[in-house]
Amino acid sequence: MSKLLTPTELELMKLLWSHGPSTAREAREALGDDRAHTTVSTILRILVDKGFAHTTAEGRSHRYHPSIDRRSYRSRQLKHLVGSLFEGSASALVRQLVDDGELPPDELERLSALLEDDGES
Amino acid sequence: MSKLLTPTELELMKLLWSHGPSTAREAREALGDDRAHTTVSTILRILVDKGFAHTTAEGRSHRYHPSIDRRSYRSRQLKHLVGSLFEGSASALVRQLVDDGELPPDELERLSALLEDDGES
DNA sequence: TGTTATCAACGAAGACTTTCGTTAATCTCC
DNA sequence: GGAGATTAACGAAAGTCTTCGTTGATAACA
Repeated sequence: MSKLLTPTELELMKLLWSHGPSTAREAREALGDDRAHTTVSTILRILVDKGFAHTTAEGRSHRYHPSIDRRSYRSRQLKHLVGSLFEGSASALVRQLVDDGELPPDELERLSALLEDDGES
Repeated sequence: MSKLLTPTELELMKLLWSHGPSTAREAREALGDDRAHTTVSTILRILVDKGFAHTTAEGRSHRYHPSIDRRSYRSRQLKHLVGSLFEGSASALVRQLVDDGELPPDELERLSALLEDDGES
């Protein structure tokens, strides 16, 4: 199983995470019919092949369930990014976010509090 | 130009960033000769094609210079990740790093100070 | 001048990604 | 039972990624 999702696979996984377990038809509808039904069906099958999802029988069709939750996948992806682009330093990543102004002031306050709580425990 | 580097392209860009502008031969040597010379040469040319690097004449060969610095690329990649996996919330990303224990205690302290400095400016 | 070494350019091969048409099985409903 | 809809499975096609062999130009040098 490859570690990371391709862009289209991620799109479908996000849908399973937000919509909950879905059939191919439900997934396609949620996506807005911008792709052929078979395309959505194929991507879902690939997700199963790669171990990111599994199916349960749903009458004549399948219902696709995520096999990894959003949080775990975020961890996996973050770990990969920190390792590949930030030389293993998560704090370098955070400093860059701060320097880039990606963390608005009120978020900075909340994070300060969060960090202090963690530090004092 | 595609926005993000593929894994192999990133490997070469990291080399240009850390080693400084290099010829194909220098890059291959720095990589440890684990790839054919033509492979390295091809990837460097692709980096030029995609706008991530440019060349200067160096006698009979080219010297490849990064056209984007590490910091800018980190920003680009971070923005992409926040948008694609964290619903645009950089603070959600940071909270996840904290929860995952990716930020060791002494780093937490330093970040607290950094965040407070920023918040008070 | 001819041989050897170096290097960019080209292109091919194999793997992966994304899309979708076709096929076949199953279900619905008259 | 037969017609039409629904769905999974298969595979093809086009694009991208990664690797490297081959070719041709140029330099070095005896």
